[in-house]
Formats: sequence, structure tokens, C-alpha cells
Amino acid sequence: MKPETLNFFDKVYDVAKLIPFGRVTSYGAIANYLGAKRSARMVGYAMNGSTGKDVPAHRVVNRKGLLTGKHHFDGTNLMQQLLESEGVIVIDNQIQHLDSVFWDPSKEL
DNA sequence: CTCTTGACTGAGG
DNA sequence: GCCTCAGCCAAGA
Repeated sequence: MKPETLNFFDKVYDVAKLIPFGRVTSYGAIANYLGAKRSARMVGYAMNGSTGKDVPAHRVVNRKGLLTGKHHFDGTNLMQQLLESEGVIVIDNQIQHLDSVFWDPSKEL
């Protein structure tokens, strides 16, 4: 069996699963935690396969707290409702109180 | 190997 | 604060 746990994609999934309930993080934060700050785009790219897995992709947004990846979900507002269900206030695809709900794996983990 | 794409980020105007 | 450009890196064709 290959060390898929060492693959970039799987690392992203692992960190994403570690995101606490009611918290969010950014692609760059995850990439930075993985030691590839410049690979934030790869984090999002990896999330393409997150759908159907145990990965809470709805807790991952861009650095602005904007739900840039909502278009990859089934519904138009599914991602927003998932976050609101966890206590995260989201208005117009924009997370409110971002500083309060932001979770940095490199600092919290 | 080369080219394209992408759920990003930072810098400059 | 908003818009645009460029850099970054990995995977797929």
C-alpha cells in the first residue's frame, strides 16, 4: 500500500477533518500548516474530491471569509446553511465575525 | 516533457 | 476599499 497519507490531497483532508465545530479556516492556513503556503490553490483543488467524504469542506473558505467554493456544492446556498447550522453567521456568502470563528491549524493545532 | 486549469494570495494602482 | 495582474504549485491531458 502506498503512503497515500503523505499525499498532499490526503493531508488537506486530514486537516479539514480536524476543523472544530463552528469554526472555519482558509485554504492558505491549511497550506501553510502543510508547509506549502504557496499551494493554497492546491488545497481548494484537493477539496474537489472532498465531496462524498467525511471532509467538512464548508468550513474551508478563502482568506476573506468568502464562500468561494459554494458553487461546488449541490445547492446554491447549501454551504452557507451548513455554516449557519454550526453557529457561524454568513451573509451573502461572506462569513461574519470571521476573526471570532477563524481557526488556524498552525496555531490552534 | 509541455500546456492548461484552478474552491488562492499578495502586491500594485 | 475595489479592481487587476502576476506568482505560486500540483494534477490531468
